[in-house]
Amino acid sequence: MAEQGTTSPPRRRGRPPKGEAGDTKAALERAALGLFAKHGYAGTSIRAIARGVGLSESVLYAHFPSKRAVFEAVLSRYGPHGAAAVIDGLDPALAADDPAGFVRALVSAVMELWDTSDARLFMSLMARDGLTHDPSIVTDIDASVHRLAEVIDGWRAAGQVRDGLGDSDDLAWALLAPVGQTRVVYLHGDAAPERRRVAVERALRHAEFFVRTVLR
Amino acid sequence: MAEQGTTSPPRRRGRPPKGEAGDTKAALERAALGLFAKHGYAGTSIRAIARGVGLSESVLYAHFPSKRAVFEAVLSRYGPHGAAAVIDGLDPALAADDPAGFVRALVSAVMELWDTSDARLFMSLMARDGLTHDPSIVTDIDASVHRLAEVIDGWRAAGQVRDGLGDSDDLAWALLAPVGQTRVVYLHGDAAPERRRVAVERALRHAEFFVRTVLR
DNA sequence: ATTATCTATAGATCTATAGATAATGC
DNA sequence: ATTATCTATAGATCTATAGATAATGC
Repeated sequence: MAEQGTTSPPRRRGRPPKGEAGDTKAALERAALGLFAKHGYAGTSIRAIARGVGLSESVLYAHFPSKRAVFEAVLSRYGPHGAAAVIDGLDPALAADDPAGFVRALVSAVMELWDTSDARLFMSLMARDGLTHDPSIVTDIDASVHRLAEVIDGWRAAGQVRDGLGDSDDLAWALLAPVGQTRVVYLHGDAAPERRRVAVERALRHAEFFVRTVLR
Repeated sequence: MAEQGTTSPPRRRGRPPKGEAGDTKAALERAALGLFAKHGYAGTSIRAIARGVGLSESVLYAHFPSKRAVFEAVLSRYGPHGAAAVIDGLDPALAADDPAGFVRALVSAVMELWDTSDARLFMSLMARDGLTHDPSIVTDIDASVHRLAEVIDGWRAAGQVRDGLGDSDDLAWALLAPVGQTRVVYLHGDAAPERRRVAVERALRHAEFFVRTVLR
């Protein structure tokens, strides 16, 4: 994926002419994302990262102080992409006027985000370096659930939620967890297009399930 | 976790006396599970595994042909533990007579299984070596969903499922995915007891949600 | 004779650093 | 002078093998 199949000839020494400069640091981060996603942190050498952009290995230390720093940079650039930000990005009027439309729009937007190439590579990286258990990720997930629970509380106050189904946090989990699970299981770095399509459709059908069982 | 904090003195050469024999191969697999879970495959050296049971590094090759073979052995010993086997292990009469009881028993049994020390370490191993995306694991998950869908089909035929909620595969997903997600997010190798308790309770409350929204 | 361990080591890698080289921008 | 690349290399580690050693079980 991020490997440079073409073993391009080593560049000549010295600073490259202006024309062929490019953003080496960003290119290294992108190559690192692909390699970490495929082989994990410990399974990726700085040599492989530098070769991934056709450069000599030691050039990495001109841009980052250590291998670990490359990993941190990849994390902060390609970040977790939790659902909380997606919720905040949706039209508040939609949440108030049309709960069913809001649920559909939310799941649709989240799946579109998670099905992008970068997000899928990041998911693979998470799945290869124990990040699904990382406190910052778990906090992110909990925050998303809680953010949605607030929206559901609003619906409940307006009498738009069926009675006796459990508290809003549990309802938020009932909507978000199956959507998150499609991401974890199906939307990884080299998932086949067919699998991805099936995953997105499954998430959208789950949104319908939620609308029919929880809203009224 | 699996590290041998006590740097026990190297044993004397040669075959150990009968009394202190023990099952070295099983001990190596257990140590490997803990180390793979904590540092991933590439981040674990055969030296660390052997030292984990207080042995010299080369002893590993007396029991396994290669490092990779240790990994395979750990996989097959501590295996995936999908929900399908749990479903098959439950009383079929319960499924027929009491759908709500069956749902509660299933979620309860699955969470108990996944909350054991070995299963949590295996989850961490999965989360560190990309196994959540491994075709064999995905197949296992799909099989569990499909197995539950068959049970739900039976309830549907007996008129015990609400109409218009979607097909049985989607309903099975609506029950199993949030339960699986609690495993992925919370039931890892060194999750705090408090977190684990919260996760199990969340899964059980989700079972109640499913009973109230889907069954009648 | 076989089994389960040890020590020693080969050869391949890996991270990181030192110092050379050839552009740029002032 | 500064910047972005290169080559060369130090020193640490890693997987795997060879061969020694000391028990066991026949």
